[in-house]
Amino acid sequence: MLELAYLRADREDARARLSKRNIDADALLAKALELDEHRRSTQNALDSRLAELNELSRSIGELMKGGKKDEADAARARTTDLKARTQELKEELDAAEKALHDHLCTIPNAPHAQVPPGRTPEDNVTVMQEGAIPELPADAKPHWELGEEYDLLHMDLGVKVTGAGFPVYSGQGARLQRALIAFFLDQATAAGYREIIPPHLVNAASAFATGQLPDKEGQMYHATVDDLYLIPTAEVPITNLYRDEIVDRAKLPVRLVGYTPCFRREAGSYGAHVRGLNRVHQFDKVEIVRIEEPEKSYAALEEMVAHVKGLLRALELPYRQLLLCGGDMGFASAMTYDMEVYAAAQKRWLEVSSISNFETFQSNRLKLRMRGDDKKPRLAHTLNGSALALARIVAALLENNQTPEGIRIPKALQPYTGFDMIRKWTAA
RNA sequence: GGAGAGGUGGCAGAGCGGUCGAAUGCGGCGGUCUUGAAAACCGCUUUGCCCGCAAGGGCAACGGGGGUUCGAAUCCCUCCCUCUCCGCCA
Repeated sequence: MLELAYLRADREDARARLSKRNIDADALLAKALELDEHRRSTQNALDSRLAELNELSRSIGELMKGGKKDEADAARARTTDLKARTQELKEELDAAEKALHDHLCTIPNAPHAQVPPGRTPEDNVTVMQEGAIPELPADAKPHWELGEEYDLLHMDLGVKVTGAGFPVYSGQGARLQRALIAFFLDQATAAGYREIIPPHLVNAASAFATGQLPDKEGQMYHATVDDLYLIPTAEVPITNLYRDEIVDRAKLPVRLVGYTPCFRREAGSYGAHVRGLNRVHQFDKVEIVRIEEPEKSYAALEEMVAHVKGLLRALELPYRQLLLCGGDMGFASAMTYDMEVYAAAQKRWLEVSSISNFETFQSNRLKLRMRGDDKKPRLAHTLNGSALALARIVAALLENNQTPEGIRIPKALQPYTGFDMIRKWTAA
């Protein structure tokens, strides 16, 4: 949620930035300011009535104490109309605040000045690309075939146990999964991130604060009996650790990392391009989260990108960095880089990380503030990024590293897997 | 799941119908003193919104919501949460 103070103080800047999302920024802003105007005038009226009422009550108290019962009764009689009026105004204010809040919830974050214009993924800017694209023989197999062949991955078993899009990993496939998680966590920890194991279900307040509600309601699994949501990313519980907090500036930046499974309904996504691990309902991800001073958040964003690049390099995967255009960015983000790896058998790029600066969009909902020298609390900036999302990394690793002898494991991962090659499994 | 107790400021902990945004202690910040530090002493120390250039002023908040009352942290209802005991259990 954008800050009202910002919209009021710098409407032109807000309009210019929001326009990159190809929305009618003018209309949205005009309505917001109009609703705000109404809210303020209502509150002014209410506050004056309440002040009168408070004054009357005080005087009644004194009159009672002084034994002047008649005068007290007279004053008491005068409160009746005032009370009725405050009641009306109170209801009006509640309605005005709700209308304003609801409207603000429909406005996406304002893209940063550097975000390129555009409507579709075609308009994203490739910032850089690195790593050789493997030349595979014509009979190279996509990861879902390799998964079955080497007994690593079974989509059909997931269907039996749960439903489509719930992968089952087995043998060296399961071990590879665990190795990647441990590797990513160790790398992040070495880079100064503090490890967190958060809950995998969150309440509605948490889902709202990071922007999943109400914007992406249908994306989350909802456990209705307890009104809890399965997390679509560790970002939700980890960022919410700091909800309603005022962090001392000396404690910034906050750097956190957490591994969790992620659950996404991905309703309506079917077809050949989502086969295998390309898009699933449950996947593992290591997420990094940062809380920063506003002045430092974009430097932090670049640091996070550099960290992720280091991981991809260590995994010897060809990758590219995309700066998302205004039309392709997430609702809550002010600037997003996507990292994609090349899956050589499918001959396509797969998104394995999305690294975003939310500026104050989340912290405004979170009420996550920092206290600087001026001792007046101000909203902090929040950022997060995948480092990394496993399912697609596994897909690329399997495809790119297939050889006639087996599937090669990158050197950096070998201490974690305990093997350097995935081979056909046979019962001993 | 059953029974009981309780939710107040950064923490501990008073208040139980009127000037209480809230005693007191601890912590924190500033100052006096000191060569320096400690101790002692003095002062300050929640947040949001509104009006105002500012100085300053107003409103709201004592787990959430609702009610009684001229007036509620204090009384009533309801929901949530925490703790203790019992049950169940990885």
